[in-house]
Amino acid sequence: MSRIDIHNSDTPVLCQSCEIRHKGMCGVLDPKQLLALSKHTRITRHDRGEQLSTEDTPITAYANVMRGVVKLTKMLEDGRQQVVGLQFAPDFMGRLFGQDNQITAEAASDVELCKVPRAALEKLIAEYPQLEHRLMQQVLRELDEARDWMMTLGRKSAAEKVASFLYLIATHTDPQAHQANTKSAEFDLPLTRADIGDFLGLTIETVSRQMTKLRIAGVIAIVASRHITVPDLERLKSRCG
Amino acid sequence: MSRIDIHNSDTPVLCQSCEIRHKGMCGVLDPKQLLALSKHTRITRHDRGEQLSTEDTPITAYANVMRGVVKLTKMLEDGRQQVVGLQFAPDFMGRLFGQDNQITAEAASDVELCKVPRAALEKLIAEYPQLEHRLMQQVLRELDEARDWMMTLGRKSAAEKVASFLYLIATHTDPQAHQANTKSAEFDLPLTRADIGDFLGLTIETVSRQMTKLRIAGVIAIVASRHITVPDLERLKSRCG
DNA sequence: CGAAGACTTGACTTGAGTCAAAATTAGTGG
DNA sequence: CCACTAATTTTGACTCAAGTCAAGTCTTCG
Repeated sequence: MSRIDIHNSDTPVLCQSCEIRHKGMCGVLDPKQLLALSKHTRITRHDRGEQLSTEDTPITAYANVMRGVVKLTKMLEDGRQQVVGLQFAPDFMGRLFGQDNQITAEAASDVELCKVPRAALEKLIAEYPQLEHRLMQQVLRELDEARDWMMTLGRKSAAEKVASFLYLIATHTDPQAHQANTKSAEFDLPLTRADIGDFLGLTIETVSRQMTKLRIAGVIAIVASRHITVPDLERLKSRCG
Repeated sequence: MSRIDIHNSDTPVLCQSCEIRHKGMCGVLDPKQLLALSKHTRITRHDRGEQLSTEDTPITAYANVMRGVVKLTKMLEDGRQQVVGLQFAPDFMGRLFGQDNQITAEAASDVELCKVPRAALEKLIAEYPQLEHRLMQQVLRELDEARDWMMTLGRKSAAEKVASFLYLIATHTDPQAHQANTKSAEFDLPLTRADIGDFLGLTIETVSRQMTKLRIAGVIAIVASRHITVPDLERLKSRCG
């Protein structure tokens, strides 16, 4: 009835075609639990630029990122903006157990989400501690990343910030670049120059100028303004401060 | 035998005198669990400036902050430093489930810790999901705080950064300032100007100048260089950007 | 094809950093 | 308790990295 085999044919139809199932939070669920959860999930598609959740909105659903990149931002009253996180597949989205999230989520590229109503997920978490453990691991990783980024924001020069951003994107979106033995990378930037500026605490103009400098130095090639190649990742890394 | 009454006389002697027991992670433990855990805990005292854990050191113990303030820092190869977090009582310390923490912890004031060996705590977490849930809540709060701070680091002016820092300390260390109806606050800064600079991504000199400006504007009074009073917290808050 | 948005480049300004020195505070031993 | 030293903090003069303002170019897409 509940054999713990994730390749079991009991796997819900909706989940069988899910490419990130084993990597995301669903990886810890057995077919029975997956089935219970999948009764409530719904896959949604969103165009680039679409608002996925807003500050001060009560949280009614969580989601897994299945494809694309989501940017998390905060804003001051006067309009100054800061990107506080990027979520790639198979990241979990949404402030667990929070009243409101104090954060805006927006599709940075075209995005596919697997949405779960808040109550359904929290029920499963309460019943199955392994799931909370899996989510804990992701939250801890996000905290590590946030702290790395605090270092970048507080102490690096504009040149180092831009290099750090490109290195981050290269290692998160070019699947090849993950392997230790890969030297080069090629990728599309999921963010506009304005977003990159908001991520790095810089202006559009400064981001643009620093990208130009990296291009002239041969560290990167700008194939198209959003399409970048990095011939030598180590060389880029050495410019991250 | 195991009545769930935290005022029960079964409470271990070590824990009976612990002021933060109900607020920290131990608040979710019943006397039996508290007893099991307390067999492994040890209270340690540390002077200001003492290194509590180092980058790249394998994590062998976790701890609860019982008194004082701990600062968490990261450093680049060339010595540039960034404070990435402050832990106040009754915060939990240590990167759960991590191999090494990539972070240095240092006593910012004289500090009292309640240390738990890694294995003992992880065993209890595995046996008792409520504990992991309680720790999850803290990690989520730390992530919220880290993201708030990213906004401060990336988008605020030096004046706003210093005001934000003072507001943070006022609301975290002056017990009076927590209540909604309190207007004023008085506190000792747990950090030197150099540490404040490392927290805010500023130099010592800029921190000092901005503090002087706030003093001249009457927003704060500098009783002694480390002892501050804030006559009107709302006025300070309005300068946080 | 034309218009709107995204990106780059240049000239100039400014906020925060750097360097230097003085003033204040904290720590130590006699 | 005081004197002396070391560390921390403040203040000032000057510099420079990044921001601002303004054109101009390149993309995208109806």
